[in-house]
Amino acid sequence: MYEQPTVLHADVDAFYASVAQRDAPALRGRPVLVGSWVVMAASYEARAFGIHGGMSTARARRRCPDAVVVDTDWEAYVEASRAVFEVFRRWAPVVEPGSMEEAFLDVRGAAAPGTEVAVGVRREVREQVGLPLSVGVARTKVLAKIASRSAKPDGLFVVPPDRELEFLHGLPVERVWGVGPATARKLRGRGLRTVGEAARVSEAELMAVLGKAAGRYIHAIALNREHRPVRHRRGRRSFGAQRALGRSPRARAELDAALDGLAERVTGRMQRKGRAGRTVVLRLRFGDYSRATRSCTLAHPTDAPAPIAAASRELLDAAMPLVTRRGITLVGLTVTNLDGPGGGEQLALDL
DNA sequence: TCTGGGGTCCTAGGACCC
DNA sequence: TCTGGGGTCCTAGGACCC
Repeated sequence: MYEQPTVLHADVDAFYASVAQRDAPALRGRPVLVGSWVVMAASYEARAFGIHGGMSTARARRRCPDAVVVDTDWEAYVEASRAVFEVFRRWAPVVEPGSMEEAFLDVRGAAAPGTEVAVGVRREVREQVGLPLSVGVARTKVLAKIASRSAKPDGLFVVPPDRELEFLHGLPVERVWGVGPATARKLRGRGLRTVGEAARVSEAELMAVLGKAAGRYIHAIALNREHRPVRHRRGRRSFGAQRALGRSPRARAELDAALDGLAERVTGRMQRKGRAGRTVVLRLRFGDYSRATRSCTLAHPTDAPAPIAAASRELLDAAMPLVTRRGITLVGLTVTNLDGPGGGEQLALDL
């Protein structure tokens, strides 16, 4: 007798693109790209041509001249997300949003076992919201997350408790949630290509290679000891906005105007949520793709645009030598160090 | 047209305090 | 006077995720 899998990771396939196909039947079965300059989402038909998120639409069109490019439709996404989460909450007592289109579900205390909940949630999201949902079912979040990717597109993948190590140890390290290009490179540099290989190395050595937290995390995952619970989401920790400026040179007055606009946008959202913050972070990206951040902390939390804009101008003053030397291509403003609990706020539905 | 627009967490050094 | 340990906050940068 083993413990049943009670953690689900549920993820709408190609969310933006699937919403577009749902709302425009002519797009169904066709390669669809969402985004005007950059591909924000690609339908599975488009992915078959090697198109993926982050690619420029120009390059994507070269790869697939028949692709249909559609604009984003935020109202439709927010509404679809709300409907999907409604289904999740009907089936599972604990739902932890990961983004607009994905969540962990803990089904202990639910009316049905994990696999049955997965089947029911998939069916209802398909029938009631009209979207394809892939679900991974396992005993831990890490395994469920990996499983949902194995389930895609539009599938269900269960990791049986007595097959966990077999499943996990065969995976390349990149498949682990939290292992990106830099960490994978370090692990491979140490001769560790799979999770199974990482499992044979001591925690101390992984910490020496990856740093304290990452080493500990990978070690725990490789030995299948990473069992963090599904929890309701904390309130958000920051509000930010940014603006790409293109490659042409910008006058200081234009940059100031951009900062004013960003400060308005960010504080507007903060005011609607009743949050205030003390730390202002200015983010810059330059023509050579290098980046810099400058930050300062105010004496008191605020949600007013004027002090945020003033602080960001001062930060920009200090960074002007870099701006002049490298050329600025993006400016961003984040307010963090938020006060208040922000309890129950749903980041996933708050874009 | 060589990269969009949000976020989270960790690390490391310095300042400051006890 | 000198040395050490520990905690918190601030700043800057890096990595990763959707």
